[in-house]
Amino acid sequence: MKIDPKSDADLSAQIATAIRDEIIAGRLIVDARLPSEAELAEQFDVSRPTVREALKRLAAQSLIRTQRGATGGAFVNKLSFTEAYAQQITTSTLLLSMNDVSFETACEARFALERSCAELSAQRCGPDDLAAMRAEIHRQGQPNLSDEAFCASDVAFHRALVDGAENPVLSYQLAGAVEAMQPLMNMITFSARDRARIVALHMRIAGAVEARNAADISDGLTALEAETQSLARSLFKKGN
Amino acid sequence: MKIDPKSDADLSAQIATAIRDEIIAGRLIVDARLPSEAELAEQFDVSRPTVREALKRLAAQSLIRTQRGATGGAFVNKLSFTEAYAQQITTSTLLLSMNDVSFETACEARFALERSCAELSAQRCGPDDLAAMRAEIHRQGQPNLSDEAFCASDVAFHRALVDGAENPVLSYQLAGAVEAMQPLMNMITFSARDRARIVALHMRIAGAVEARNAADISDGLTALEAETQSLARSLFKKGN
DNA sequence: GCGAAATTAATGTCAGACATTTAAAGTTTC
DNA sequence: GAAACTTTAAATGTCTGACATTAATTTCGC
Repeated sequence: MKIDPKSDADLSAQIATAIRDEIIAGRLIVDARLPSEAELAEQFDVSRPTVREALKRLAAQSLIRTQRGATGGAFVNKLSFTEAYAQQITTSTLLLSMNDVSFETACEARFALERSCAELSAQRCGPDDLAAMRAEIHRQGQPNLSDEAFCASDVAFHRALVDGAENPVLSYQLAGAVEAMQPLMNMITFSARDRARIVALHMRIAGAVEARNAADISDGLTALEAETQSLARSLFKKGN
Repeated sequence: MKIDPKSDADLSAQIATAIRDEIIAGRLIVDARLPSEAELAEQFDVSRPTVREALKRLAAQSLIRTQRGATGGAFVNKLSFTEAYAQQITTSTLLLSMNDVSFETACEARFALERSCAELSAQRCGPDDLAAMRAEIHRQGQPNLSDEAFCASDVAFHRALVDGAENPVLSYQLAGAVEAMQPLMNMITFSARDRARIVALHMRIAGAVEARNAADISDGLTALEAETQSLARSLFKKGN
């Protein structure tokens, strides 16, 4: 594990990259302990603060975790779906907000992606995910539900639909895409009339899942996309 | 911008979170300059090394960039699709390798996701993306192409297909999913016979794009998925 | 007025110290 | 001998202060 003395990048960045490469290449496996900060400092011939900056970079990406105390140190972290998912949401959210992505483009991508679970969810969706969908639909029908709670329930509904595909990789990718849209969706406030139409579409989708009809799930999502887009258009036209 | 004195997390982590929240909330906008390290140290009542660790955490996520010199400092970075995409690939790749995700599961998710661009690519794919697909197909037919180059060309082919949807958000999500699979795909070495079948399917997909036939694109991808899965199965059975 | 040199303000790096945490080894007590 | 307590050691977390390096700005000389 060496760094290039000719590079003019920060030492801490170079060290972080060197360690990251070891992890990606599998030469440092999950739960392996890195040398102590003092040892790393000696190995790379830098000071301890510099090593620490490098380790913090890796910690920010959940590649390592640190533990204090006698048997402590930095350990290669087993990246969980939950952590990866949280990171992806942060990144995607910022990406959308910083690049002036139009609601239309983001919405199109979101539903296109979500439709990709239709086939598998129709085949595999179990009673628990279906029950979760029904529960969220019921919640969405409550008249005194706040806009924030309605949006959160909406996310939970789609999450259950996606999880019905019983493929964790797909869930990870789709849940990230759906949730990254949430801040944009929150800009829309729903009238009672809008909510009723959305809930109706949710019921249609849940019904299609129960009937194990992939095409109907897909069509339901397409209808929901059209509804969302037209809602957004009417709001933006009003100069909101 | 304050931190909770009761929290027992690392100071640098708390500070990083505080600044990240400011960015996400839009109170620190793109290209805004953060206070200098010395000023931040004073504001948060910590030392400069601690502030630096926090800043490195943010830099690791491409949330800030730093510049040396008189007018230097840390600036809120405009997260580009390219950066977000690189990060997503690293995360997804590690996620797959660390969680014993089976080839079957990952492959299923990858193709399910990719099919989500079929409709849009059929509608919008321009001559440049189509030409890119044709060029990769031609390259894949060269008999003296190395396995690595064949895989890279395969990725480029799918990348062009996805870009044909003309939706940057979709490209970002899908390209990440496709490329994260690459290390797993690289475990498979292709015989000449395998290559010929894959190239034939690529031609079929390219033809469907040119004919603007979304269903055919989708079917072509499904056939490619079946081919890939059976190839993987036969390899793993041989005890590889 | 223009070019070169000095200034300055920032990040990058280092050295050494102390604080805190945690597990394990050692010691005492019953 | 076992349980409870104490000590020790090794690690990360944090601080202080210094110096190095970079790059824009200002000043000075001509």
